[in-house]
Amino acid sequence: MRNWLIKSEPYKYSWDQLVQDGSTFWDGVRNYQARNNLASMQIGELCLFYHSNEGKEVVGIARVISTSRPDPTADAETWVGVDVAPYQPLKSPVTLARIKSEPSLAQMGLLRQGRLSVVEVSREEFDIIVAISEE
DNA sequence: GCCAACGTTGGC
DNA sequence: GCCAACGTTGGC
Repeated sequence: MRNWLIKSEPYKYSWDQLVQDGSTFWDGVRNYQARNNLASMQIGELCLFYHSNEGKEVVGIARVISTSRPDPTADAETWVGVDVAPYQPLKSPVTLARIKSEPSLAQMGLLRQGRLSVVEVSREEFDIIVAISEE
């Protein structure tokens, strides 16, 4: 089981929208590293759901409910997506500023590779984020 | 709105 | 295969 962080600009697709929809196909990724991450996702793996640009905070946890399949919004076979569903909202959002202020999270992919929209999160980092959200 | 950090493209 | 130019993302 691996853990992930997926980013979305809330005005494009927000956590609330995911909750309302029940599940969604996570598509539109056009970056090879992010694609590789999507392709290696397994059913049941948990993803931190991060709002980029507006909010800049982790707002919930989503669960992978299908392995990857071709992204119909792409014209090449290269690109894939997975289905995700809401798992649970965070009790309180964890902001980027808060993450940056936490020494134990300094190695997070989110910080090291800010532009990557699908990034792996270690189990430890995942647990720390959840713990912070419950403070 | 600006800019840093990347990724991609295309000329050579 | 290198590198300059350009485009995109996302924080500030």
